[in-house]
Amino acid sequence: MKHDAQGKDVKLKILNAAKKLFAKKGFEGTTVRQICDEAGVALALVSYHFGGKENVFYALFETFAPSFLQKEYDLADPIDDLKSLIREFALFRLAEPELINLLQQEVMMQSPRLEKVQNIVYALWLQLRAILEAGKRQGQFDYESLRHTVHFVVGTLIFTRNSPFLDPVLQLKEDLSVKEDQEDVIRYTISYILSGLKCSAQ
Amino acid sequence: MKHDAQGKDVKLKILNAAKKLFAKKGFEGTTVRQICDEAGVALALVSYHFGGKENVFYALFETFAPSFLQKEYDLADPIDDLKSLIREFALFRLAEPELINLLQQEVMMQSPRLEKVQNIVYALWLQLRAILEAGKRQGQFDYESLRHTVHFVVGTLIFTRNSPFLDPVLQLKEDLSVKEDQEDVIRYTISYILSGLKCSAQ
DNA sequence: GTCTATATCGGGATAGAC
DNA sequence: GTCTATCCCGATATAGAC
Repeated sequence: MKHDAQGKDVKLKILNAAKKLFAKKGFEGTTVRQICDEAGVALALVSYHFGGKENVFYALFETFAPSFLQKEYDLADPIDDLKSLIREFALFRLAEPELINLLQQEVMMQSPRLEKVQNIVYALWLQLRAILEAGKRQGQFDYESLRHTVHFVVGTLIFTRNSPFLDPVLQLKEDLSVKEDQEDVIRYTISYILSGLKCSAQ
Repeated sequence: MKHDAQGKDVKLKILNAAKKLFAKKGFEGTTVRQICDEAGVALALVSYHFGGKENVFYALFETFAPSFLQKEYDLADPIDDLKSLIREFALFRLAEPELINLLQQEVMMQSPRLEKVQNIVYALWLQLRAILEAGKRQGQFDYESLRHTVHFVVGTLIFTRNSPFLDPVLQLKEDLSVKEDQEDVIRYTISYILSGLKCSAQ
């Protein structure tokens, strides 16, 4: 029975290797050979199990972001809705930073692959839009342009702090091995965004 | 003399084509053939004039972002400094959205090319960090974590609104051909960020 | 300086042994 | 199901004519 389960194991090893490499070097910048080396399996297995590099990409999201963003917001309390949305996104980002990174890359270059995947996150952003509109209508948020405000909030949320590219700027003296408290990150994010929306009642 | 100047013309045509395509499809996702087709010149001219695709990338930044971010901030008035910095970045982003888009892609995937180019924008972010620290010291900004705050502000700034990827979310009814007033965009951005920093005296 | 034709390399996918 | 060896295509870069 160890033999029977081996297929699943290999598929997962490939997915994890691909997740890591795609996030780091991009979809096009990653070769199937690199993926298989990283996973410690033979070159042919990507085609055998997934039917090509492209399908590994899709499988990544199906596997690691299956139940992402089911939540519905009734807009009765936009402030609370927004807090929930920020939390939901932040938790996913903390859990799957590579996936967010990859998604962000694809979004920036409007890749053809995005189409089959964008609904994962578009649903969330539609909710964000609705929350912002409701909050303004009810006088809890204050902003001039819906369009720019959506961009600001999405920018704040999506710009993953896990990317080390700002490290040279920040010259972190803190010990990074100490895992940061998720709740702190969420609290900072909520505070920045709600203040940015001139929301007094936080 | 038309002949003598033609070299410059071709180089510029290649650079503009590359800027457009790199921003849209990424460095690796763009082929030299596509660049030359878009520019309307022969395939060989990229190698002839630039010595390869990679050097076209570097020439892009040398050509279109030469005097970016010369400004020095003395930190005497952090609020004013931050406003200036936001304006400076926003103007560049409005002038060269493709370049920001490309830079953002490279940053996300930590491309090896980034090294020769990152100083262009790292200088700005170091200034941002200094301004944020000074502003907190002087009691004008209020935040808990410098690290996250830098990320928030950079995220807000860099997430270019020119990328059409949020259009389906925003279902823009506004006529996009009407050029938006730069000053409005800058004003919105300053307002969001300064509020996010709990800066009362805007 | 610019073009066409081609050499060379590398990547994805597959054939076939085990 | 997994491996090695190979095919085939497409991409960069170059050679050489004009």
